Amino acid sequence: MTKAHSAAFRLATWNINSVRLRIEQVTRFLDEHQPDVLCLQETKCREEEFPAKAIRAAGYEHMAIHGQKAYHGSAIVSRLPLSDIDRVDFCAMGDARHVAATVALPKALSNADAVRVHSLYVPAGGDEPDVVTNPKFDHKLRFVAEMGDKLQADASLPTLIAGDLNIAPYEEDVWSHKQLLKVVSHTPVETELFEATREALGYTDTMRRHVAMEEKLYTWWSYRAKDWAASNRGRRLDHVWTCQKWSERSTGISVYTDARSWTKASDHAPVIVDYA
DNA sequence: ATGCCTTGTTCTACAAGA
Repeated sequence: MTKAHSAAFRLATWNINSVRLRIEQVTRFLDEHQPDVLCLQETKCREEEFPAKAIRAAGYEHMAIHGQKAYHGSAIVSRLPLSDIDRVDFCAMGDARHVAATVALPKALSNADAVRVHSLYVPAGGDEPDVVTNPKFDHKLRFVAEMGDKLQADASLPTLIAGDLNIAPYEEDVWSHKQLLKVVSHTPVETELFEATREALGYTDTMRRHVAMEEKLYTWWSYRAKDWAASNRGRRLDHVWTCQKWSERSTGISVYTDARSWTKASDHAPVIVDYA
């Protein structure tokens, strides 16, 4: 089943939670939604273990992969040519949490012939929202700050930042603002840093550009709920940020929650953004 | 607040997720 779409450029991002285990879900998603570019996080394999053959067979010949054994891992798969592949080791932990590439756009697109895409996986941050007692939380905050600094320096091309940023910034980005204020992903220190970082870059929260602040919007639902859809205790942890040059160009977003219902699903649903 | 579940590996126990 192949669905055509009218967007000039379609970007998607998905924390796949093991790309090898769910490669058939990836190719199904590519086939059904036809993004030009798909950013993946938590691929959980080395570059040489990445299921490139199946992705190529799905019509996505271009890949930028930053892998490591068992943990993390980020990738960009594309049907448009990629160049200038870069892998930043934020916080010098040796983690494969970032990969970037320049996407060559079809000539039909006006104003620009390339866009820079970053696929990011921000650390979850552990349980305790305290930088003194919890090194993982400290790492998370330093990661976001460093991300802001490093991406500032790479602003020559129109830029899209996509990925699992592991922070739900707004009240309606979580199922209960009050109950999650002290839960890592929605604490004020995180959400304030998140917003300050995005604003310093001058980027748009593209999902919220198209979905009113008053509306609940989630991309992740815990595996631990007996019935994720019925309890619907979600959080918006996955994001697409669009630079000023392109901020007005987005025409719509969707969270493909169907994928959360698939057998052996990832705990994250894909996010799709269309650009005119 | 925790973790009702899930991942990959050091594989039947563990660390990590968020």
